[in-house]
Amino acid sequence: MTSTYEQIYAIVKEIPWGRVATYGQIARLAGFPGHARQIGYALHALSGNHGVPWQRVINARGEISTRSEPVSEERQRLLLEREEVVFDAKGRVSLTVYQWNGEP
DNA sequence: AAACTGACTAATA
DNA sequence: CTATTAGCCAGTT
Repeated sequence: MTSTYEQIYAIVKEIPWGRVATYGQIARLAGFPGHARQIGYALHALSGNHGVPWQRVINARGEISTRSEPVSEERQRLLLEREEVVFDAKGRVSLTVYQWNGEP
């Protein structure tokens, strides 16, 4: 597992509290521009591994990506709300405000 | 080995 | 803002 996945996890761990990042952004920071899909794939592989704030990773729309089980979706939203991240009526967050800058 | 699938993005209309 | 199209790669079947 010491390869692309580790890189992705490392970047996700770098996301500060109360911030969110998109798949494409993480892919870029990890050094894989355009491989956004692999990010989601790697996160799905975690499947319950703690230590990686996967909840802070959302799609470019600022929404939570629906996967096979919508139940996890709500858990992610709860975790984000717990970090002072506000969702609008459509269940989307203001990327303009909460998107992580990468590293200022 | 070839084909399918999938937590997606960026560009265009 | 939404809808549509094409592109990307690793893991499964």
